[in-house]
Amino acid sequence: MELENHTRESVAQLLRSHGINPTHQRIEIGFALFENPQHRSADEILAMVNARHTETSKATVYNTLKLFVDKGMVRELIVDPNKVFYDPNTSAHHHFYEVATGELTDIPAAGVHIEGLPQLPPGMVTEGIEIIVRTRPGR
Amino acid sequence: MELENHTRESVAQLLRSHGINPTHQRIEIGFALFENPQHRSADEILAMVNARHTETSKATVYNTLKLFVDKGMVRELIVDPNKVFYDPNTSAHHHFYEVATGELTDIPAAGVHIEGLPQLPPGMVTEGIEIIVRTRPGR
DNA sequence: ATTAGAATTTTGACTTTGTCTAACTCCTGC
DNA sequence: GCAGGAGTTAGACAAAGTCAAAATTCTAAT
Ligand SMILES: [Mn+2]
Ligand SMILES: [Mn+2]
Ligand SMILES: [Zn+2]
Ligand SMILES: [Zn+2]
Repeated sequence: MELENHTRESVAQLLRSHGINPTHQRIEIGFALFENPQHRSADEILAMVNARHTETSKATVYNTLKLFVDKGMVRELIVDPNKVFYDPNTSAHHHFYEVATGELTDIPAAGVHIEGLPQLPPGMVTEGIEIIVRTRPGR
Repeated sequence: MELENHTRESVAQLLRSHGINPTHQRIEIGFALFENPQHRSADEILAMVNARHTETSKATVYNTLKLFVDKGMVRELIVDPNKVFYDPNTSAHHHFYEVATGELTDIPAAGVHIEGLPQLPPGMVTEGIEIIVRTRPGR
């Protein structure tokens, strides 16, 4: 599945293919997201990128994540009241959200069907439909 | 539909029916939510409650909203990266979210069906399923 | 090589939303 | 009236994110 085995060079290609100029910082941030794909907060990314020694500022991480979202390279996930998660998986999918731990798990959209949604208000267009299944440990 | 025409006394009853001791502040906060039911942020509630003259503190508003959520009197809505919305409508329903303006519109759950969701991870139990349809103005 | 201009990054102050604790007030039952 | 508990308050604090101005880096032309 996720055996894309990303390198810094393949991330640079990915950036170019999304019309993003691959700078050093952007490559590191992209690599952090795609190397081992998970749902990550901006803070986590900042920590990953600066793990060995600081080379990227907070502002750049926030700017870059926003850029990635605008260019459709990652998806924003609003599910936790405290922080936004960034999802390197841009294919249509939904999520389990474990409320207690904050853990997110993908639900592939294939096989999931939603029926009976009402018409959009006129002049509006759908930007995305997401299902969030909030779960907690229980009997 | 929403012709419940709430008074402070009916809000007090609602509080009691949820096992909440109806204090002055709680009644005002409840009244702000149910008088003209909308999806409201904590800040909005604080402003509404203190519109005439300040009588309720920020801490009480936050405490009380959390209490209402715990007791199942209102629902928390996490859909905007900046703030939590509180929803006086606790019946099962979903939402349109107009990304540009932040406007939320209810989608009654009756008639909406979701098929093909995978099994929950073992030992987990569903706390809620929500569909969010993000919309924007467009052709 | 030098340099102008554009693109990108950085710093650090700032804002917003929400949390926390200790003090204070209010209420209830005696 | 008074004790104790429930509820509220002020204000300091924290976390996440934003912003503007300065500094750096890159590019492409002289
Ligand atoms: Mn927050
Ligand atoms: Mn925020
Ligand atoms: Zn995902
Ligand atoms: Zn609603």
